Amino acid sequence: MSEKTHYRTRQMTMLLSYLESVRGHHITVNDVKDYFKNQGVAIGTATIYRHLEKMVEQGTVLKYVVDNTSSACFEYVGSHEIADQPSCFHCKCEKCGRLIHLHCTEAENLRLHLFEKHGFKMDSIRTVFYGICDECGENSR
Amino acid sequence: MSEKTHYRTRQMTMLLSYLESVRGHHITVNDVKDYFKNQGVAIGTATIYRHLEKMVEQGTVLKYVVDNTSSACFEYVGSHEIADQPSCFHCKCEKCGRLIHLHCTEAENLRLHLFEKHGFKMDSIRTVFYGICDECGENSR
DNA sequence: TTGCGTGCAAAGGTTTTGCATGGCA
DNA sequence: TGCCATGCAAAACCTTTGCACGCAA
Repeated sequence: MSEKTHYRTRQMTMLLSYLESVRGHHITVNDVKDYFKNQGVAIGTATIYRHLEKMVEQGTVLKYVVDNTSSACFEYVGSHEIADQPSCFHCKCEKCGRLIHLHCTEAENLRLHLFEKHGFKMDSIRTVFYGICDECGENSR
Repeated sequence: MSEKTHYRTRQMTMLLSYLESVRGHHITVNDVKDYFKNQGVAIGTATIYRHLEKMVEQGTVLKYVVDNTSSACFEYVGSHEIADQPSCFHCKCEKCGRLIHLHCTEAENLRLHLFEKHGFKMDSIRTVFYGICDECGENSR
């Protein structure tokens, strides 16, 4: 609750700067390392994990784990509240892995329904609709 | 497509029997090992992974990966087709972890909308709505 | 007899942990 | 100066792979 970052270190500053620049996109720990390498600054793997994990707890970063052998994906979204979030939803194609952002009233209706009838507060930022996208569906016919 | 299981081995028979008995529930590779141990039969980890992975490809088993350090969850659902599946959806509480099954027309509407307007075939069996459930929402007030 | 299924062990990869050092306030 | 942040290396963990042996057909 009253957790606070104590020191504004160079690593943390750069990490935040990088995250801002890729807001809404999916990145891995290696992407962060590459960014630091390109900037000519060293950073330890553990440091990245420690920061990202803390931000995941705070809700400013989302974590997607697709499978246990490849690296997890992180997405910087900034601060958000479940009760007051934009009606933005994600569809993920199970074939090509494409992540589609969309705003649609049907999804928003579902969210309202779940809350009013089932008392369930759907977190639209963390919810992903899985399926087969347009292109992959076409190709398999 | 024309894949077929060649030998009906003791391990495969027992695995299928176990999966039937826990249909709709989430299990890990360790749960399978424990089952075999209790039955007094040895089974290698690799064998379990190999079978489950094959079933995931065939669509009779679903795989949920929550995080990279803990074991993946599997769920036996039997055969299913994306194009022709029951309108059953899952809500998962991010606090207590409870998984809620539900049939609702709003979700079904969303699925139809995604297909008609976006060409996206939503796989309702693999899609999970994340959020905060009734009870956990009450308690936090 | 044939060849797939199995089990063991090792490898491969990601993430976490421990500890000494460095740097911010 | 005090104490948190960092980085390195090792540990921990899950999952996959290679290979020889066993077993179903």
